[in-house]
Amino acid sequence: VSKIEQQERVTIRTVAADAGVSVATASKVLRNAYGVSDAAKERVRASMARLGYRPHAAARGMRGQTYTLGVLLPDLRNPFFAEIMDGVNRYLASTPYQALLGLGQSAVRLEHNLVENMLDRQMDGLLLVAPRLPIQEIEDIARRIPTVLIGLHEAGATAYDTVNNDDFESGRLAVRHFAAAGRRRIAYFSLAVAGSPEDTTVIHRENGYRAAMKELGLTRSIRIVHADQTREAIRAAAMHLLRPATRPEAIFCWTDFVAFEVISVARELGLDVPRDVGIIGHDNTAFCDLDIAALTSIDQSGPKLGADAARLLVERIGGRTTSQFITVAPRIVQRGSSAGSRAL
Amino acid sequence: VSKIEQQERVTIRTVAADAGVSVATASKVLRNAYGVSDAAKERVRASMARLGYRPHAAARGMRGQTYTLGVLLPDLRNPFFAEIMDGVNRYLASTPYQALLGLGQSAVRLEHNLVENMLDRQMDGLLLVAPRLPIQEIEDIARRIPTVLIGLHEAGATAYDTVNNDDFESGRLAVRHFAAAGRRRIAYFSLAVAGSPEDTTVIHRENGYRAAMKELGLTRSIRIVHADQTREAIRAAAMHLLRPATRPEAIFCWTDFVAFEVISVARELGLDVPRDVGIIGHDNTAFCDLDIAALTSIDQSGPKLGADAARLLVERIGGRTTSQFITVAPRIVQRGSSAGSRAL
DNA sequence: CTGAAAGCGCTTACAG
DNA sequence: CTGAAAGCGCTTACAG
Repeated sequence: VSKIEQQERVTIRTVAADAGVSVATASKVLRNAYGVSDAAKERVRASMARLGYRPHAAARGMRGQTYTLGVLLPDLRNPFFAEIMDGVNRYLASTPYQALLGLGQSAVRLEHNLVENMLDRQMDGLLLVAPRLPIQEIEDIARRIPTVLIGLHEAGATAYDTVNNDDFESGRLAVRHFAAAGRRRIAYFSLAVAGSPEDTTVIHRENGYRAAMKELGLTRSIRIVHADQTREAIRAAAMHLLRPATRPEAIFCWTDFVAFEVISVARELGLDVPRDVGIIGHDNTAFCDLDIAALTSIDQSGPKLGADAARLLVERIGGRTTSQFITVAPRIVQRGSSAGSRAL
Repeated sequence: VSKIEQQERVTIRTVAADAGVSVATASKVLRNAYGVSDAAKERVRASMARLGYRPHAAARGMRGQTYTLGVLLPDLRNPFFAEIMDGVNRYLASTPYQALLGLGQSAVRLEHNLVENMLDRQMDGLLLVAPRLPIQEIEDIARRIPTVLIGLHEAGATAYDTVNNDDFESGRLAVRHFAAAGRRRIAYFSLAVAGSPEDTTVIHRENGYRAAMKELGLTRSIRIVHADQTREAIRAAAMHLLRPATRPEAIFCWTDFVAFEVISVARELGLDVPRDVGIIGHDNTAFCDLDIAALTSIDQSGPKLGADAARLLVERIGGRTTSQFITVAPRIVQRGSSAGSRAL
């Protein structure tokens, strides 16, 4: 049996032997568990460092934790997710946890499979970002594994935590911003939601929009259009919305990408933005800042959402069982697309 | 010991008992290993389905594979990565493998940690997308685990596979496109690379640019600017590049995001794009298509790159040891930013 | 083709 | 505080 010096793996057994303690003690040091003398602790730590010991995650997963958190993202196309992940990773950097992402490809079936896969891999917790999954399934998941949601407002949830932008407030911010500039016929460009949960961000923004319009006595001017997330659908809806006879003075788009398309269509129709129609987007993604876009947008501080969510998840894994719901205030970032008043 | 019906986990033992075979046989069926009678195979499969058996990934990882592939992405900001992941996930859908992403946050140290974490988690293979890691470290990694690179051209690699857009050709495409329209003073807007590998996509595009300029007798007009990936740096470099006295007739930008900034700066300076200066980007990301951007860009078919890379990785895990290098041809997608000839 | 048994590297009661 | 031993759910030789 020729076995070339195959550089024996350093296991907890190697470490224990090196430090002159039992495997059980070495394990306790590894997990920061109580019941180890300072002297032993120190020797074990020294051995781990000297030997370059790295715990075998699969073995830990057999009995204890994997220190892996699964993050489910519907896709990679929304630049806002990058902001969220910045916050998640920044928070986790000071913990023993590692975030690993799975992509649901925006399909319920794939999201479902992905969650099952993450459960199979004994992840310690799940962070679901804007999940397409029905609320019932999310509750089933949350009963099996610590779960935190971003981008889905709670419906009296008890099994999981949620972290959200105050989307209701986002809707009001947009309306008030336009109204303050003298615009009254303000439309909301929404997403076509087919069988999705009632508590999505899109719906909350719509509710805030409605409420603000009502408060300002503009109930009669409420106008909402829905379009699928495809370019064609968005353009078609924009064309229709911008017809001369019924053209609104301002449009609040539920997300930046839609706003960019609406601006494009408006220009094609020979309209001037913001003079003829003001536009506001949502998420304040990087492109808003480009002069060719100059899109006023509502910022929902993704890094804070991500960091809060990661913190809640770690807390839940640590034993907390009562649900927490965090809401972060949005703020409007004004740029050219909504500048000036209608009365100009 | 009160133990409420805690819904016993279905393990391979449960399955074996249910199917009336040994655990070893059940394991073979699970892995599609040879040496099982059709009858036994069928009974085991039926039991698995009936019991809703899901293999415990951590346990599999102890002895065999985890069927998890680690994908390292520098960040989530580049929309091109979404294209790559589409291809990866589409290919893997018909395999037992699951891709899980880690984000390197564009920092070498974090990328290094991430790779170690993935190794700790017994991933079966690694897909490194545009890694910041020094080539030496990549080779070390590749000796420990099957590895495929996207976005880093091989330097006589033997330990890993690579999949790349033909970036040299991209540079030539851009130059020829402009030259065909009568533009001669064509600049290349590049990325400031500090201590990075020589074989990055950015450099290959530069080499193609140089070669094409030379071929067309435009050696004297070669002009290359470098800027960090920050907005400020890009804008400053663009301002400098577009000064009246030495303004080029056309600019090939190494990536779309840079091109958008350059267009913005050009407009601010009162220049007309494409009349005064033509602009081409790279990656053909979604925003290029918007009328407000209308950016000519070079498409590097991300889904194909991703699918090829996933296939190579699965092959390598399957036992292939010779390296393969795949190059995919780019194509130019013309839009407003480069339309018309200089002579107009 | 089939199965009993060892073992992967940890964690967890449990006894000392 | 410390350690011997069982066991997590698989895979892998090995013998039959």
